[in-house]
Amino acid sequence: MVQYDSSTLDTALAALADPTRRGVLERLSEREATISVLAERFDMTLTGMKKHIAVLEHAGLVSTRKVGRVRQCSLGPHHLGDLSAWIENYRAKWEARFDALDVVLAGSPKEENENGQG
Amino acid sequence: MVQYDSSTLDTALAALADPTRRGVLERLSEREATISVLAERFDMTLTGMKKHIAVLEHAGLVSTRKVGRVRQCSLGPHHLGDLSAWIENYRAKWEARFDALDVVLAGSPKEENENGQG
DNA sequence: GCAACACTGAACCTAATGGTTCAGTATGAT
DNA sequence: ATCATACTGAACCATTAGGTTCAGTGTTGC
Repeated sequence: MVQYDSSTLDTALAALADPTRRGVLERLSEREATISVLAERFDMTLTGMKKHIAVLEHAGLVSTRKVGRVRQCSLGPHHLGDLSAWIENYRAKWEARFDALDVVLAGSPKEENENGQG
Repeated sequence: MVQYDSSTLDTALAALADPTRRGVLERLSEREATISVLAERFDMTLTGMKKHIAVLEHAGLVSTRKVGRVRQCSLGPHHLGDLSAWIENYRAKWEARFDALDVVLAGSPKEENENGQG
């Protein structure tokens, strides 16, 4: 049984939920870049971009290293494996659920109630 | 070339970034439930849970129907296919990137600069 | 009809996000 | 040494997110 770390998923998904950050990842998948380059590319201040990079780095999606006065950013150690596995797991359940609709529509709808209130 | 709708990814990822909402999906993957049941399960008010459901529904991850005075919630029409595809695409790039490290470390590091700022 | 139930909506609160500016600090080039 | 570059950090700001309470609205059951 696969164990998904909730906080890892949290940080990864939250990091990916922002289009700018997805753009940065896309950009970095081509080649590494400095904060300045990314900031200019996405039309924001260095400080703003640095925050995005911090989020991505915290999520393990980007790794950085200081080279002289620039900071080189590249894709990080997180291979998205956990996330991918989690999503796939859900996809399977989803499809099973929808397949089950046929059965339900054909047979007896098994009503269940677990609500013990009132 | 696959085209990913940015706003669709935004809403899906943002919806999934919250642990409570992932919990709700997990719960719904077993069987459908009302707002009350989910609210009690996740220890929050009806109103609070309804907001989460609204987010999930907006993202297409949950669908609901009013039955008498209760609202039944179940897994929605969104099969996570787009998201899954997007993640997988990245995973591939990630791994290619890391494989490429071997080449880079063995050969000539191709330095590129696209920053035109002066 | 009337009470209890399940949800809904508006208003509000707090904390986090995404962005800024401004003032450093460290590095590279002259 | 000095100046420009590239980043860093603190402080600030507006918006959104996650949650609440409170006051309805529509259903169910007696």
